[in-house]
Formats: sequence, structure tokens, C-alpha cells
Amino acid sequence: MPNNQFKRGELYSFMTGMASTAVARRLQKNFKQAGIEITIEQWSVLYHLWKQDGLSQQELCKQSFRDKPSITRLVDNLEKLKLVKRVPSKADRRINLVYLTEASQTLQHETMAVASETLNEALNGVSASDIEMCKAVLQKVYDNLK
Amino acid sequence: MPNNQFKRGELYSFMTGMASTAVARRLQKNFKQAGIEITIEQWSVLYHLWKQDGLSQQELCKQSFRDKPSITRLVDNLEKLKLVKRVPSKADRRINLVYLTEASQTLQHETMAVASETLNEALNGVSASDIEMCKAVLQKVYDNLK
DNA sequence: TTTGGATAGTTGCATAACTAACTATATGCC
DNA sequence: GGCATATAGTTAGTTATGCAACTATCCAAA
Repeated sequence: MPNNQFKRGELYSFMTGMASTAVARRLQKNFKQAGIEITIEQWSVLYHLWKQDGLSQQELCKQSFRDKPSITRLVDNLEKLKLVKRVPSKADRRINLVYLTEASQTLQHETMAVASETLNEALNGVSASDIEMCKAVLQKVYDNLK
Repeated sequence: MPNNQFKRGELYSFMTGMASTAVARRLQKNFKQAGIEITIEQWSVLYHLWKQDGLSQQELCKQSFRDKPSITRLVDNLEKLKLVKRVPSKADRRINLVYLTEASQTLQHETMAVASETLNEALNGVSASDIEMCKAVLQKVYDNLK
């Protein structure tokens, strides 16, 4: 086994996603402060629907990197909040297509503004090239484990 | 508001900690394959006790970046598994000191080996200098939000 | 046509997270 | 001493995750 490039104390923060946890927590807090009453997990589902409405739950699984039960329950909760609606596919009755409601359509700009602000807070003082480097490493890590 | 340095599609993966989630999941899987029946959250608590045994729950909160209820329940579950033991402090009866058991002391090397392997998998093909850069960015992000 | 395998989604169970409200103990100031 | 305040830890409620087992539907090959 090759020596791992992380020293022992650094291994921990990488393993436990210290930075991304902090970002997620701050985003949640900023949503709340802006009067937006959704969780970041719910937001992440809406995020994909804003890009393309009417995705199936299966497609939401893939795009949000969650398993099927997680999506089932997130969509359950989003439906309770009247932010999405399940519509059975006519072509294949196994499939539920998930559609945005008017309420969630209007949420898009508001939440994206908060997310951008949060990201600016998080990345304050980090150069664009360092961000690019970091993104590339994280992508590589993800691909390595896929 | 300044333009944020992430393009829209990239914002998402950063916000949701795609890479660190993948690492955590893989580590959990590798623990299981090695016959180690603990969660990575439990492991992260033991990790701090291996560095210094007999920490209070409050100190575990700080070091593992969790709130008090989370630590209460993690210690509950670790105690059920006979991996730690709560000992009330004699100096201050509000405080529980958390001590490793023999069983968890022997777990240390085994789990650290699996963690190192997992990290090597994750970082395969990433240069040492890129890792340094990435670590620095993540640390900066964490500090920005602290 | 039927049967067996694959796919989409749901449900149950255990663990873990955050918030808020709570108990118990310690400490400092009058 | 006694009261206010701070600190350590627990409990309750909601949301989310992972795994395993389940139902329903589709499809293809015998």
C-alpha cells in the first residue's frame, strides 16, 4: 500500500466533509433568515426540476446522487408542502413524473440568490484558479469512487 | 452582489458535498467488507478518543463539529456496543468523561488501515500539490463560515 | 401466452442530524 | 447564604439517510 498523501489529522476532516457540511449548514441558516422554509435537501431536488421539469423519481435519484427511498420521501414532503406534484406517466405506469407547482416556480430566483450569496461568503478570499483546482480534485475523487 | 465564481451547475455539487458524501459512503462500505460493524459517525467519535482518551462530551462536540444532542446519542450507541464508557467527572458532576474500552482500543489500527486505503482509492491520480491546494481551499471555506 | 427477469417506486427499520425545551450542577455577585 | 446566570448533558419532534424487502409494471424469450 502506498503512503497516503494525507497526514493522519487531515484525513479526518476530508473523510467527514467538514467544509461541505459547514456550507450546507450556512445555506440552511440563510434560507431560514430569508423566510424560505425548505430544507437544503428539498432545495436540491427542486434545483434539478428547475433545470428540467417533469423528471421521473429515478432520474432525480441519479441527478441528486440519492437512493430511491430518499427520493420517495423527499418528494412526499415536497408534495405535502405543495411544491411538487406526482403525475403517473401514461407511457409507463411504473413511472411517476414529478412536476413543479406555481409556488415552487417562484421560489427559484429567491433561493438561487441566497445560494449565490452563501457561496460568496464561503469562497471569500479564494482565487478563481484555486477554486478551479479544487473543483477538479473533488470531481476526480467522485469519479474515482463511482 | 459580486458575481459568484461558480457557474450555476457547479454550485450544486459544492453545496451538497458530492465528493465527501461519496468518500463517506465508500468508507462505510469498506468498513463493512472488513467486518467492522460501526458507522462512520461512530468511527469519527472514536477517532478523537484515540487521539486523547477521556474527553468530555462537550469536547467531543467541538472536535467532531457536532451539537450536543448528536454526541449524546452517538455516545449512547457506542456505549450499547461496549466501545466507550461514560464516567462522571469527580471535579464537576455536570461532566461525563468518555473512555475507550479494550474492544475499541483494538479497533484503532484496523479502522485506520481501512480509512487510509479508502483515501488512496479516492485520491488515486491526484498529485500531492493539488491535494495541498484543495485542502487549503476547504480549510479556508470552513474558516470563512465559522 | 406465460413465465422469469428487470425496472420504478414504496415501506419498515436503524442511525443520525438540527432545533427547542428541559434538568442538574457550578459559579459569581449581592 | 441566596439568587441569577452560565454550562453540561438529556429528551422530544421533525427530517433525512442507507439497507432490505416488498408491490406493481414492463418486456422478452421459451
